[in-house]
Amino acid sequence: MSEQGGFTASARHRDIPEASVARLPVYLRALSGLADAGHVTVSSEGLATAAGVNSAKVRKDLSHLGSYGTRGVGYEVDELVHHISNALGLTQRWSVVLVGVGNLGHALAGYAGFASRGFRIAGLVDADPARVGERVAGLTVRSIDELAEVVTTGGVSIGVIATPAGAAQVVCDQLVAAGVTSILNFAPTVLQVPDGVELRKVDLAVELQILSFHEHRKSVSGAVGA
Amino acid sequence: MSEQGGFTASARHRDIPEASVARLPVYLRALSGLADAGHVTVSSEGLATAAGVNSAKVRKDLSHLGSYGTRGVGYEVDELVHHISNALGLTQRWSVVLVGVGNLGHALAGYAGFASRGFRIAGLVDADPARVGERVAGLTVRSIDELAEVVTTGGVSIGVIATPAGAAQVVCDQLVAAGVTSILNFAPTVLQVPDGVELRKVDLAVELQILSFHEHRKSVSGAVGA
DNA sequence: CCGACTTTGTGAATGCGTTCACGAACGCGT
DNA sequence: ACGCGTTCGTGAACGCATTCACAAAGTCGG
Ligand SMILES: NC(=O)c1ccc[n+]([C@@H]2O[C@H](COP(=O)([O-])OP(=O)(O)OC[C@H]3O[C@@H](n4cnc5c(N)ncnc54)[C@H](O)[C@@H]3O)[C@@H](O)[C@H]2O)c1
Ligand SMILES: NC(=O)c1ccc[n+]([C@@H]2O[C@H](COP(=O)([O-])OP(=O)(O)OC[C@H]3O[C@@H](n4cnc5c(N)ncnc54)[C@H](O)[C@@H]3O)[C@@H](O)[C@H]2O)c1
Repeated sequence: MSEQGGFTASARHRDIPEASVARLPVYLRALSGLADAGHVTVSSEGLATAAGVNSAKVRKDLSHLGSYGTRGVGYEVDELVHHISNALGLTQRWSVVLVGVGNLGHALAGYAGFASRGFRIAGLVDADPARVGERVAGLTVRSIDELAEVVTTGGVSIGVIATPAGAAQVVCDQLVAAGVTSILNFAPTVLQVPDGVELRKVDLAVELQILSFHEHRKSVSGAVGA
Repeated sequence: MSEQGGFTASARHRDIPEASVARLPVYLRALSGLADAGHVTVSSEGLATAAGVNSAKVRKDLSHLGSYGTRGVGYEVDELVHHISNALGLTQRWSVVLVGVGNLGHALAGYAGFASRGFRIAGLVDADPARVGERVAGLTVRSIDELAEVVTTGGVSIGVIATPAGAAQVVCDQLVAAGVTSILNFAPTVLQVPDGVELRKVDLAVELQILSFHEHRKSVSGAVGA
């Protein structure tokens, strides 16, 4: 009860529905485009079009951050960028360690989107002795044995796994042990993490198979004549 | 009415909830692992553990494909693989065209997971004259001008976009015009597609920003002491 | 052949997310 | 100053997905 007074400003962060959180980055991108195009304000309808959703969703999502719109006008673009960035924690720079500097790892290491979104690659790590020491995207590949050190000294809180599936759980455990509390997994395997560690995954094979399902469905129902 | 009799076998395909479809590939992967480990049958509980979900979800999902389990025993692994593959349309080989053979495109082109899951890369396409003609992963990079031909002669129904965001909508339109009906987009931008074209996206920046949100949330609530 | 045990398949309950719909609030033109 | 048109913010309705919980259906040892 007594602590409620001190919470109100930041308490909003805590109960933003996951589905809304996932759309905030998309709004942010859309807003950048609108700002570049010279828009000072934008209506929920305008932002909705730019973000590929409907306007009710935009308003509901933004309402979780606070009341920053002006009725009859819309939202001020700059202000909204600021509030969304705040909610997503993008006002600080997060450090990332990338484990597995193979085929995909090279592409990720060289990806400009990391830096431009405020994420710093604090280290590249691989288990292959032949890869350790190689310079990739301005960084030297370190040994997996040095993972804990890279995490600690680099202030790393996010780990990206781009190793083969067979190594992913081991790497995941090592990341968690080193103190990483958020993990993005590109390996096609289900990972176990303890409570308190956030896990997200990107799985190309799954995406393709979902597309396959829809192609198949179209061809089956289409063949009948409807 | 007369055609209903002919429908019953395949009609199941049509009303599988999207959320279930998205899990079927994960079950498939889990079942491969179980088969390799020598399991002949598996219970919903066992499959649930392997797939990282709960058993009720597994049973509900599988029930959409038909009644292939045996009460008191579980599901026969091989049979289940067969039925899921059928439902996902993986009994046929789908051809894919990859547009944008840059940093990420190279990694995707060389990705073994394409072929091993039954997807054939029918062509690599790029707009940069310097890239056209280059050999990547056993294929020669073709010009974007030849896209329609690659799609038609290759029997391509799935397109993968790995170009910069600015070119993605144009490429998307070209793919659709060429006859592609499913698209997987890696560029960080919202794409418009006509009805009947399936669109999915993979967005690294969005994933990282979602993780950022959770890191931020942890650090804010953690600082208070609870 | 039977009874105890296991596990499926599925209605019912619950929860979450989306969409609708409208009152309240604001800017602007007159 | 005031009314008009626009747009936000949000309760309520709706729909989809998840989870619960259990009867039905099978196995298997004796
Ligand atoms: N290449 C793609 O386009 C692509 C697409 C989607 C998913 N993936 C997945 O991403 C992962 C990496 O793919 P890739 O094509 O880069 O494979 P890769 O074999 O080229 O690279 C894997 C790298 O991980 C390293 N590694 C292996 N075990 C390790 C360990 N225990 N600790 C640290 N590093 C270790 C290897 O030395 C290698 O450098 C795979 O799981 C793959 O399925 C790849
Ligand atoms: N590299 C990564 O790890 C990574 C990760 C996530 C997302 N992405 C996204 O994937 C896309 C590609 O990234 P990248 O790092 O490979 O960039 P890149 O610049 O290395 O490659 C882009 C390629 O697309 C080609 N291209 C440009 N316009 C084209 C057109 N109209 N038609 C055909 N080809 C065209 C270019 O010639 C180039 O070869 C970007 O949108 C990027 O944001 C990349």
